[in-house]
Amino acid sequence: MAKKPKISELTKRERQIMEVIYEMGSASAADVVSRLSGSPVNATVRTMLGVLEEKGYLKHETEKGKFIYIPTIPLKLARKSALDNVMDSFYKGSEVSAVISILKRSDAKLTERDEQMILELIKRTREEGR
Amino acid sequence: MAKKPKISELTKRERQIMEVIYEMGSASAADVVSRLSGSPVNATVRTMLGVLEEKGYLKHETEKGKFIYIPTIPLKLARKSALDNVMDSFYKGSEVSAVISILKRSDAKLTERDEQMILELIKRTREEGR
DNA sequence: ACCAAGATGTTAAATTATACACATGTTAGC
DNA sequence: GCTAACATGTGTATAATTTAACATCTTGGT
Repeated sequence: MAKKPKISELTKRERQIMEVIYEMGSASAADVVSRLSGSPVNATVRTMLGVLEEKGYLKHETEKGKFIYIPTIPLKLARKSALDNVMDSFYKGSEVSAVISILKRSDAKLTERDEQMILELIKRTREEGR
Repeated sequence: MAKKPKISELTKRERQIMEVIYEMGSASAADVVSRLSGSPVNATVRTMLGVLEEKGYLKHETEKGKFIYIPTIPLKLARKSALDNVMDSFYKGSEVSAVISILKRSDAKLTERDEQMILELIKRTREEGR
């Protein structure tokens, strides 16, 4: 196997950059600069994009002379990695607390379908634990 | 107000150390060393404990000449801070995905009471969103 | 009161991350 | 084909993080 997607092992800036690219799907150096706080200079961002590529988190395609960076790790896995990390570190054995905390977030909007899925999952989880 | 508990602003090692202390509740330098991967030397850990104390994340009590470090930020807030960070970075607008991902974790064991709480919360969330 | 074992505080050094300048390369319009 | 505008690659400076050495202090047993 190659290397594990361990978002938590990135540095602050590197993580910030990855977040931007995940949010946009793919991005050029200029895109990243424009969306990054602390307005780092273009060359700086490019340096880190290069590093991230070396580390295996990004790949790039050339499009009209521009580099378009794309995550090598699908959003789904990156999410899981980030979430797992927090769960293991701070919510070990307290999954419920985490779920509750998330549901309490003001921006958590559930559709009826979401509700169904969660209920279904809870049911299954409880059955297994029997 | 003092400073916000921003776990995400800590460096890797600092975060690691905080995690250990949260897990143990409180810890001496030696405790931290023994639980830390990469086996850093005792003096190193103490330096960082000092830094963390300066930054306001830890306080210490002296017990028989030993320093016992205790988090200044209650676990509850630290959790929220860590979780919020991941949610904002990777699950913006996808709270449901996060909840589902957590419930799918093999170690998520729900009691009947947990289930009730979650159901109640879902109900309330949906009513507000109406 | 003294000493060995173990803990701390301080300071300096190595390592790593971040930032940028400058030379070079590419695109699109003329 | 030439050029202005914009991208990249590379090398180097600066700042932050991490490590460790060394002197000093505390505890507990004698």
